[in-house]
Amino acid sequence: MTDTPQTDLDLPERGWRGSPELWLDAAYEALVTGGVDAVKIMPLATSLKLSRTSFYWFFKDRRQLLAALLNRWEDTTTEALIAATVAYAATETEAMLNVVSVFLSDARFDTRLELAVRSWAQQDEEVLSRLRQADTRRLAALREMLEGWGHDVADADVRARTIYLVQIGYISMRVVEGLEERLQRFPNYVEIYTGKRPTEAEMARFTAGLGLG
Amino acid sequence: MTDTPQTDLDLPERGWRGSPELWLDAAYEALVTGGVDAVKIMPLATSLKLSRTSFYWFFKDRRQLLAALLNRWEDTTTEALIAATVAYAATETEAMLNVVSVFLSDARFDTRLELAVRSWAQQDEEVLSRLRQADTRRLAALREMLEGWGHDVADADVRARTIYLVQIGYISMRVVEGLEERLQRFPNYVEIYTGKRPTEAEMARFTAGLGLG
DNA sequence: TCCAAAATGTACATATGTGTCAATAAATTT
DNA sequence: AAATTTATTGACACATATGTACATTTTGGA
Repeated sequence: MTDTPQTDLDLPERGWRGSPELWLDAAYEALVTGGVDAVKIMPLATSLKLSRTSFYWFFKDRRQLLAALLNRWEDTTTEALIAATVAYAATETEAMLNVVSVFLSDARFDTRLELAVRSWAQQDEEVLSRLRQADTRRLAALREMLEGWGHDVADADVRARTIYLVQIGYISMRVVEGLEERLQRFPNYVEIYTGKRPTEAEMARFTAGLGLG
Repeated sequence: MTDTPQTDLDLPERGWRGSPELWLDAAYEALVTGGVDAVKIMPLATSLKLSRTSFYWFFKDRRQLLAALLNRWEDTTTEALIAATVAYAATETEAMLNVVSVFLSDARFDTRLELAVRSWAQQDEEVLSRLRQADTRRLAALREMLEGWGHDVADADVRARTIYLVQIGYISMRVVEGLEERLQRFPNYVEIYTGKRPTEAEMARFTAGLGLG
């Protein structure tokens, strides 16, 4: 552990250097920082210090690489959100805090990837189609949660949309504010979302449980 | 008016065919449908049935074309929104309807361009910087409007964000629902935004005035 | 009707991207 | 240590993009 020289990416000097994961990780980084059109074999090869053509040993072509990226996206966004909507909560406000905390946790909801995929959908019908499916599933999960807490259908629908759209808006805006600043606004948001202000005890419990990711 | 044959774009067969506006319009179309990376001289020339190099008579280079697109964006989004926040309104709910109607009007707020520019910002620092300025100005205008209607600073801030973020979310989701469907949810939204439900008279006045654009 | 400007086109130089193939090298099995 | 699988590479063929230089055409006005 001590004699490993620190390199940019952990590139072994001997043995097999490439792997599907390595290319996929590099592609992920390119996607979230530069958009789909930045996911190009040549630049990836350069950054990995591998021959460009070596890529084709692991992937059939560029399309296949992009498909793998899209799969990673589904795993790291929609599933986590839906899980949160059915997690245990003693009160409605607590349930809401459960949901909102997902968006706060990069480990559970990869906002950079979400943003990149939304941009991507602008130029790819297939991606757009899968994005719409995800939106539908996410909205339905939120609506069902709210109905479970007694909101009638129309009200639950609009509130679900408000919650979801605000989060998508946040992501789309790449808001840079720190966690503290954001937490300060939480009670107001929860009140707008549910019609009920969270108690200090609920907020305390919430902020305490945030580190877990 | 009757003898003009319908062509894709209005391409005169005689006289000067090119012009800065023609290239800019084509670039706009490419941007909103395929993202910045689709704004390329070669494809534009093909679609315009003009020689590729003819472009360089009107623009210095591709950069200059992109700069022109960004200016068009500022004109067709931020200005219109800010105007709506200071427009006359007898009640707070009416003021809110004024604002929301801007987002409904493609003529006043070009949502496709907004979306394309937000994607673009992902790969261009300069664009990101101007986008942040726009977000700040827009949010401030909304907050000031709400303060004018008696909300205290913290409340006005969160409500302004909710309104704005929901709209950005809407745009980002490319919601396809029709105007009617969207209008049905309006009273609920306005109630969430302002804490007050619009009266039927206000809604009627609002829907009646929508056609104007 | 001829001229200068405005606009267009051809040819060139250069860069960057994808994907195939056959030769080679490194690790793993037998 | 030979055979085999797994990975890497350079050479090739091809496509698409930007931008410059210079020749040519088109047009509106003197």
